[in-house]
Parts: sequence; C-alpha cells; structure tokens
Amino acid sequence: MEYNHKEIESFWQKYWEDHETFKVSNKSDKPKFYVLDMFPYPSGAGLHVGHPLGYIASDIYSRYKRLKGFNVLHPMGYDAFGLPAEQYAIQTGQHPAVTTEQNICRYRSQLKKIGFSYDWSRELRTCDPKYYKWTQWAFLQMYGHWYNNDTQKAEPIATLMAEFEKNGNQKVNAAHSEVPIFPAEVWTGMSQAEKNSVIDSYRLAYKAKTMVNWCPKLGTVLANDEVKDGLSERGGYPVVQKPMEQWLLRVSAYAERLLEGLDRIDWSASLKEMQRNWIGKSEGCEMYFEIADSEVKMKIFTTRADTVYGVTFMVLAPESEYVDQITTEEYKEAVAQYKADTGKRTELERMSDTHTVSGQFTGAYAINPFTGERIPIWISDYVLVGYGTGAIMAVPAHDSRDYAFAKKFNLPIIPLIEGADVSTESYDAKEGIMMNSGLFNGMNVLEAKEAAIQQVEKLGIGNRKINYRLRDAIFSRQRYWGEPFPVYYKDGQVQPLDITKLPLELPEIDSFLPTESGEPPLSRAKDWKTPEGYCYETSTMPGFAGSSAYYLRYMDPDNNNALVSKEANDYWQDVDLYVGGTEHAVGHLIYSRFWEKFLFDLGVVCKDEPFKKLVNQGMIQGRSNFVYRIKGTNQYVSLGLKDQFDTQEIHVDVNIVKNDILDLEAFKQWRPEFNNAQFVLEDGKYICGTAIEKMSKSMFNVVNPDSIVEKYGADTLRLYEMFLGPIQQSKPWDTGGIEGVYRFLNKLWRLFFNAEGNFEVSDEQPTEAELKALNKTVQKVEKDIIDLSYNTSVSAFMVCINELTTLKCNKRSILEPIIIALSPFAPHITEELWHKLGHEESINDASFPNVDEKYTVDNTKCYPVAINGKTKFTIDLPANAAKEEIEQEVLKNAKLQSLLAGKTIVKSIIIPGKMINFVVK
RNA sequence: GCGGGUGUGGCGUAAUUGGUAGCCGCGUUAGACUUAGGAUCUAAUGCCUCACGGCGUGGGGGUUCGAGUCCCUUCACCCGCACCA
Repeated sequence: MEYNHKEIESFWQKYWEDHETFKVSNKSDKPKFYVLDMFPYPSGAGLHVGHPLGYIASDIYSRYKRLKGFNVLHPMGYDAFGLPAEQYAIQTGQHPAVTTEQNICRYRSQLKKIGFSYDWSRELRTCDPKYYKWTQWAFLQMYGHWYNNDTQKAEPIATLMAEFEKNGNQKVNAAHSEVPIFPAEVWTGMSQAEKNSVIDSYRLAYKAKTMVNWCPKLGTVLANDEVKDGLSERGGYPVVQKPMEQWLLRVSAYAERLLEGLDRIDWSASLKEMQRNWIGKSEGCEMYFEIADSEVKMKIFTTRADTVYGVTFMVLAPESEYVDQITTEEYKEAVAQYKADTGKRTELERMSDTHTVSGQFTGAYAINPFTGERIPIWISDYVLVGYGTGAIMAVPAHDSRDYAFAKKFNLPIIPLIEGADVSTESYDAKEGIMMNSGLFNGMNVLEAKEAAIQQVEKLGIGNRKINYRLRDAIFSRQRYWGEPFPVYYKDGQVQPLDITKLPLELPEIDSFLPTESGEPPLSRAKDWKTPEGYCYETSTMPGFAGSSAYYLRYMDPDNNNALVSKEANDYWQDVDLYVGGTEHAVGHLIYSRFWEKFLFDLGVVCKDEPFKKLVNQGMIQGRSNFVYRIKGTNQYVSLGLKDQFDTQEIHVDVNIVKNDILDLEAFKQWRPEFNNAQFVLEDGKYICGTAIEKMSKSMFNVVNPDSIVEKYGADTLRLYEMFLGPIQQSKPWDTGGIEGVYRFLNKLWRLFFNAEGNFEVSDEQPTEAELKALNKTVQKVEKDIIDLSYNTSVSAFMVCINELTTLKCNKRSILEPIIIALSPFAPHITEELWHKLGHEESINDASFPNVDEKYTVDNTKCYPVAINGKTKFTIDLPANAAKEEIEQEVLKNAKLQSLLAGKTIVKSIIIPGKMINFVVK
C-alpha cells in the first residue's frame, strides 16, 4: 500500500475536528502550558510558504507538551482591523467587513490544511464587537486612572481628586503632562472645566495637542513605530510633522517598569536590546542657567554635568519656547528666518541630512553657574524639541556634534580631560582624568559625574534626572476600519461612555474617504449620536489597540462580563511560549507589555509580563528565477552564455522552473508574449539565473503552501520547513530540497508493510542495535524540541529510519515510540500508522516515550592517538577506563608498536575519555 | 557613528560544547531494476594529487598535546538604532 497523503490528511483533519481533539478546558488537573502565535493580519493575498514557519514551530511545541501531559492552550485568531482593508474599500467600494471576512475564511482553510492543533473554538477577531468591547473597556480604564510614581502603579482618578481637595497637587508624584503646582484652595476654586483640564493632564489615556506624524496620503496620524525613515510603514507614503489634537496613551509612565521587566523574561538578547534602545533611558541632571539681563532661567538636560567647565555655548531647538523669550531685538529677524528655513524641511530631509551644520546666534548670553562666564546662546536643528528640555549646554571638546558646531561657527573649545587631543576631533569617551574643571580636577570622569550632580543639587540650580526616549503613544487614527472610541462630547468636554453601554459599535457609512472638510470618515455616519444627541468621537483606535490584550481573551473568549475572568486568568496566567516575527519588536511587544502591566495594577491579571519566552522566527525569502532576453528579439539565452549577448533580465515564474532548469513549453504557455520564444541552450538545457529576494507577487517567486500540500502533503511541508535550518534564521525557500523529506516519509511508511504490501508489524523482542537507534533518536529529539532546534531533530529521525530500514526492523516495540516522538512534526501520517497499529484513541493522547539511558551512552569511546601531538590513528576503548588501563591497552596496539619502532617514549599524556598522546624521541 | 549577530563543501546545514570537521538533505556522477523514468534501490562525492601524501571551518597571529569552538587582530556580509545632549 502506498503512502497516500491526500487521503490520510483529509481523513484525520476531519477526525480531529469531529472529536474536538484539541479543544481545551479551563479546568484541569494537568499543569497548564500556553503556546501562542502572533495572530495574522488577513491580507487579500492569502498565506505564502513563509507564514506558517512560526506556526509549525509552535505547533510542534504544543503537541510535544500535550504528549508530556500538559493541558495546552494553543489558539489562533485574526488581527482584523487595519489600513489595507480600508484602502481596498476606498478603491473598490467593498465594505472592509466583507473583504475581511473573505480573507479570514481563506486563511482559516489554508491553516486547517496544514494540520495545526489549534483549539478553533477559541478563534477570535479584533473587529468583532464582542471582542472590541474589551478593547474599549481597557481604554476607559486608562482614561479613569493615573500613574502614581510613589506607589509605582496606576490608581483611580478618584484618589487623585481626593488628594487635590486635601493638599492640591504639591505632594503628588505622578506621571503627567505640564501642569502648574497648586494648593488645595486653588483647586477648590477652579471651575469644573478647569478641573477637568487639570485632571486630563494626569489620565493614562488623555487628549492633547502634540506634534504628530501626519500621513496626508493615508489621511491619518501614525505612531512612531509605524513610521520608518520618514515614510509610513504601510504603503510607504511621506509623513510630516504637524501639531494636532489627539488621544494618547501615557506609556511613558511605565518606562522604568518596561525596562526592568526585560530582565525577567526569556527573549533574545537582540530583541531586548531593541526595546532598551526604544525606551532609551539616560541618567543625568537638569540644570538651570540664568540669562544675562533677563529674568528667564533656562533649563537644560545633560548626562555630562562633569563637563560643565567646558561649556562654551548653549543651543536651543528652533521650536523651543525659550527662543522667543530670550532673542534680542537685533537678532529677531535672523532667528525668525532660521526658524522658517528649518520648518520648511520635512522630517525625512532632516533625517537624511545629519551632517550639514546650521545654526543662528540669538544675541542672548547665559551665565555658567560654575564659572560665572557669559556664554552665547544659539539655536540649531541638531537639538530636538521633543527630547529633554529642548535645550543643551554645548561642550565641544567632548561631544562630536557640539564640536562640529563649534568648528563651523568658530566657537572656543576647552579640553577637560588630560591627554585628550581635540585639535581635529572631539574626545567623546567617558574616561580619563579631569582638568580645567575647578572642583573636579584630578577626578576620573565617573567620579566627576557624580560630584557634579551633587554640586548642582547643593547649589540649588538643578537636580538629578532620568530621561526616557519612549514617548506616549498616539492612540487615534482618522480612519474608519478600527475600534470607535467609547466617548462623546458634551459642550466640548469629553464624556466617557458608561461601561454598560459597551460595545459602541462601528456605524455604517456610505463612503470610506475623509469628508471634504478633512474630517475622519466616521463623521459621515448618519444619526450616530448618543440618545441625548451628543456626538461621538470620530477617530478610531490604531492597529495595536486590538492586538495588545488578545492573548488574554483567548483564555476566556466568550466571557461577556469581563475581558478575562479571574479564574481563567489564574489558571492560564501568561504565555509560556510566544512565536512571531521581529517586526513587532518595538510596537506590539511594547504596547502589550504596557497593557498587561496596567491590567496588573488594576488587579485584572495575575502577571505583569505577558510573554515568558519569545522566539522570533526568521523570514522565508523568495528565490527568484530569471531568463535573459537578447535585447530587441524574442530570443532567450541560457545563463552560462548570456555574457556573449546584450541581454535583459526578466523574472520568470518559479513554478515553471525546476532546479534552475526552465520548462520551455511551460514558459511558452506562461504568457502570450512568449508563445514564439526561441532559446539559446547550453548542454540542451535552459539554465535560469537566480536571486534571493523578498517573496512577492511582482517577482513571480511566491510559493503557495496549498500547492505544496497538494503535491507532497502537509506533513512533508511541516518537516521541510523545519528541516530548512534554524528557525530563528532567515532563509530562502527552495522547493528543490523537499523531495528528500518526502522520501523520508515514504521510507517510514514502508517500514510498516511487508513484501506483499500488507500492513504487518512484529511483536518480537528488539535487538540491542534497534534499541540504541530508538533511544538515541528519542533523546536527541526531545532535547532539540526543548531548544526549538527542529532542523537537527528532523535529521535525527532520518538517520533513525535509515538505520531501521537497514536493520529491516518492523518491531512494534521500536516503531510505536518512534511514531509518537515524530507525531508533533508529522501528525497525519503518524496518526494513521498509530490507528493501523490497533489503537482506538488519537496518538495525541499517547505519552512521549521515556528514554532508557542504558542504550544512549556509548560504552566504548573513540580515542585519538597522537605522537608528538600529531594524530596518527584512533582506537576504540572502554569509555570509563582508568588512565593506566588505557595506556596498557594502547601499548599492545600493533600500529603503535610499528610507529614507535626505534624510538623511546619520553612522556605519555592520557586523559581518560579524551585523548592519548605520546611524546617520543 | 553606536549596538547586536553571522562567516564551515557546488547549495541548505551538523559537530557530543576544546577531542577523528563535514552528520542529514539537496545537487552531481556511476551502476541495478525497468518499454520508460522526474519512481525505487546500491555506491561515490571538501579540495589538490595517477598515487604516496598534502591542504582545508573568511584572513593573520596566539593559548593548548589538541582549536570550527577560547583569546588578540583584521576583513566581509546581515539586522536594529541613529543629531537622544
């Protein structure tokens, strides 16, 4: 009987579905294990062969954990709100809900064909009102809380108001926007609107006018992580800076906890480093500089207070509020001109051109609090308004940017570190002995840093300060296809919707474009008002809103009273293994951690880190093929001969190329323009050129998993994707190698059938060799699964099956444990064989085989025998033999004796278990 | 510029963590069975050499009886951040 993957796979997929094999309960005596994939955005193009890579890896882990007796939660869903569906809707008029539904169906059917062990009953999608009810709910909670830096947690707004009644905000240590200090009397004297505005400055979800990334082409604002090199991540359209009133989440309040939490989770070093960079903690101090002939005190931030004696000028960001306050009459015009010039440059221009030094003197002077010297104040676009205080003290000797500026405008440069040569470049290193530095002379840089901050605090001119680069997340998008904000406006004041009114459903509109006046599409919705006639917020939430807590919802997907019940959360707790791409390193993975910490503060969840272990799968790139057309003809020349002609490279569909040899007939049929193609062949073949590129339609290098499943089966696809190389590594897809894995499954299959082709296994006792093959394989595979090093476990299975084939082993006692160990990788074929072996229950209810150590340790060891350090031959000896035994044994060896003839042994070095070396003369 | 990572056959990769470098697979070559083979099976396959033998883990140096693995140095490529004071 032949291995018929089609029959086997469709039969067992249906069986698993009918028997709810992978349905998990929230109640179990078994220990829990939660394996999660980053849920996909269901795009119109369907899955390509790269998408399942991570899903296969996590599925193997899930199935393995089940065999080890865990209750495994392994769900799947869809990140279904988002820009592409809406862009498509604008172009075609098709409602995003319709196209999204179609895409989801396609994804689901593609995923099911690969045989994943998902609990489909927990499937969710972010655009479902039953789901986004809880996204809206979380937003309202953030709106209703503030962050107390003293207790290091979020607290209800009510506690803040009570404190204001009692003491004003003087003792409040909170994460907040700029707000003046006020005593209780002032608070009680405020109007309701004034109070609201003060409170808003403390909320974790708040509205504010800020500089935002505005993408005119998409008609929406974007978060920092959605902008790459001044272009939108989706679509690649230009992004400009623009002040706008937006909803924001005070993610920055959690900066320290987001940083600290990284030490407690098992993520790759590079990913943690990316998050640390994004959070961007820097420790230093804030310091006030008095302005000559002015009341203004200028606040700067520096991490190098130790270099204060070397300050030779100050620089303000052109947008800084100080600029207008200090600029002298004489320089007003020039300063205005400079501001106008820099304002004209786009973000992209400013970023791509970081080497042109420009600036303008303001006419004002600051007083160095340490030396009393007058130092000129300049403005320049190399100082950013959004970081620190938008003002710096410039120390050209020890900062390369300040140095370039000083050189350009002929400002003095005072070296402060002994031996530092600053004649051609600055000395930025933070080491050496201080000089020219008054109090700090003779100290090393680290000592001076600390001494300087203490001195600043002693003089009362500033204080120690930690700055973070992490900004609050802009949370509104002027788009249709997203979660509506559960707020409305009454007399211009924000009113949160009552929680009992959730979800606030997305209304129908007739066009998905912004209005003529530039209002978001939602303002087209007719009669979309509260019963009292107030208007709802018309922007919607961004993509990361729905994906920030989806892992919690899987724990309790149908709960209509809570995001997740206490019991469900207490049972599942957190994600034990999370698999997904690096592209979410500073977006989703920061927001989710923030969300979890916030919900932890509220007591909704029991853990403050959502993802215990995270593995980033690499990308599967496409392997493109080319043909070479002789310019101006319909002749195509094979790769090896193309240099003899003037040719043009053309992408050719990889599906009509095999092992880089073009199928000539298929090529002629491929497109009408090639019907009459003629070929210049080499060795009778047309060899195509190749390149590794992103998998994309336009390069004709997309390989669809469905066609692989059709031809070779899901088990082959799964094994092959794992066999390709380490899962964390990016690698090109090469359909060529798949045959090897397919052969392996056929070999496995044939072990179970006798010469007549009938299923037959023997109940004989296994031999030592067979037991060795089995136990070594199981041991290796188990170790590999735990390390997610699946490529080597597939190899181990191949070795094992080769050995068993050679041994002609068809013994039940060997084959049964092998197929159990293999079942996470190739679930269908193993399930089929398992049932053929007479089992009623699914192989998923079996137990992962135990290893008998007796058969895995070699009792002989291969020793290299070296003479004068040079290996001459090797010899097998007992592994645990003592030094003397080995020596005696080796000296009897004939080959050694012939090599030693006429020489004397000066010394022998014998390390049991390792090596044998004779030093001879 | 800063940070992280990777360099091993024609290709994807492996190496008991310092102990016979190249497992497994692809590709290639030869053979067997076949009307046929893009099925299956057998054998060979790092490079140079008829051979003996020599050389080989990006290059150079070092530690060691012994280095793909450890140290120094250099080169190349990939990823992330990028005027963050």
